[in-house]
Amino acid sequence: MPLRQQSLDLAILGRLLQAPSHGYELRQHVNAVLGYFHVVSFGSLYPALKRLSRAGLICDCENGPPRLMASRSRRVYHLTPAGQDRLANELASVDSDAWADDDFGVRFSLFGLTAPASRLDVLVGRRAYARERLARLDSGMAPNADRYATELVRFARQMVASEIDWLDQLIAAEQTADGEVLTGGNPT
Amino acid sequence: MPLRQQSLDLAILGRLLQAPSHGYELRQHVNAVLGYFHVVSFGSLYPALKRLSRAGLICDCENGPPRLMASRSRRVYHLTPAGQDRLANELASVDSDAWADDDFGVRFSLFGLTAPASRLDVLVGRRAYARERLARLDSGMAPNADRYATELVRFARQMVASEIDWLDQLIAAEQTADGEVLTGGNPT
DNA sequence: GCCTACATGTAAATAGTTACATGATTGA
DNA sequence: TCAATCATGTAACTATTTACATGTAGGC
Repeated sequence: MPLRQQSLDLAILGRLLQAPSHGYELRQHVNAVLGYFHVVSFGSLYPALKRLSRAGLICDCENGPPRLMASRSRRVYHLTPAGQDRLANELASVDSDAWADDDFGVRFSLFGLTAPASRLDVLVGRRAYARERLARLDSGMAPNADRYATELVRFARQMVASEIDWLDQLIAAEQTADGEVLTGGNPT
Repeated sequence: MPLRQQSLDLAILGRLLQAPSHGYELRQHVNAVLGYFHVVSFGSLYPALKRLSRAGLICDCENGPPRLMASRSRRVYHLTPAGQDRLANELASVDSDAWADDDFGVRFSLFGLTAPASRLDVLVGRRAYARERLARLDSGMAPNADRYATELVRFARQMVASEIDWLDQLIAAEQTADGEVLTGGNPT
């Protein structure tokens, strides 16, 4: 389960706003936070950094002009003003992509930079999406399926149901105390 | 999260042994059983059927020789003897791919066609894999991560832990009553 | 006879991994 | 100075999506 370009861009921009960083470290951070959902390889990360750099959204021009390609020492990127604008726009525009599997994890990890109303939109959208998946799991199963296929669907159903529970709690928390989140109690 | 070629092939062969079928139906079945893990599109499925057909593993020659490409009516495939051999070999050869995310769902859905010892290998391998993920989630987190990033990792941790519990039960069931599986009680 | 759902197929465009090559830094 | 790890980068390979084109069967 790779992380598609657009989502990777968002993750990079978001992280760089929190802290200027270089590719290697960026990858460690993204894989630590999103590793359950996606894995980012260098083969996608470095080209992405170049692309964003050429687009003027990020820059490694801490001291003087951007270095030429030759050097292989650390290249610390930070957001340009254009990059900050882009990030703000992306985070504010919540459409159905925002709760799809590719984007949701990235979006959620950047909730700290996201307006409360947008956070709620993403969570509610994600919950509706998860409920659809649940309905599909309940209805799509052939009645003559074998034991193991049935068990697999049951497990999937349980996973999706758990996520819905989690989203319920998050939504409730967002709605009551603006910005407060789960207490972190162990749900086992 | 697509389903990579090799795994798709396995899913197709396995399903065709259970019941001869045509592409459209095959896709419905695979998406019903594995839909939580992967989605199969026509753009991958039909080329895969052609490939397997050319390789002599499946055939739509119910009556007479294989139809020419022109017709767009149902094309019911079944396994050839070579396809049955291939499937049996695949299911018997359990390596680390068998419990990776791409393969595990497919493998599990075909446990009905798999030898008990191989089933156990897959489940135990998967559990070890899940435990590694859990360890990575526990250790990889930067201490200064923000609230939402932390919450996301906590959720991921919980999901992986749930899967480990599930695998524990399945492994216990496989070990005691050879071939018996979960009672299906509702774990909510 | 027409509409809808069923059913098959292809091609262009793109994305992403893998494997490799290379350089920098640090500590023993 | 050597090894290990940190760090960046590229290119070939291959898969996969998307959008399209088309045909078929059944109900009304």
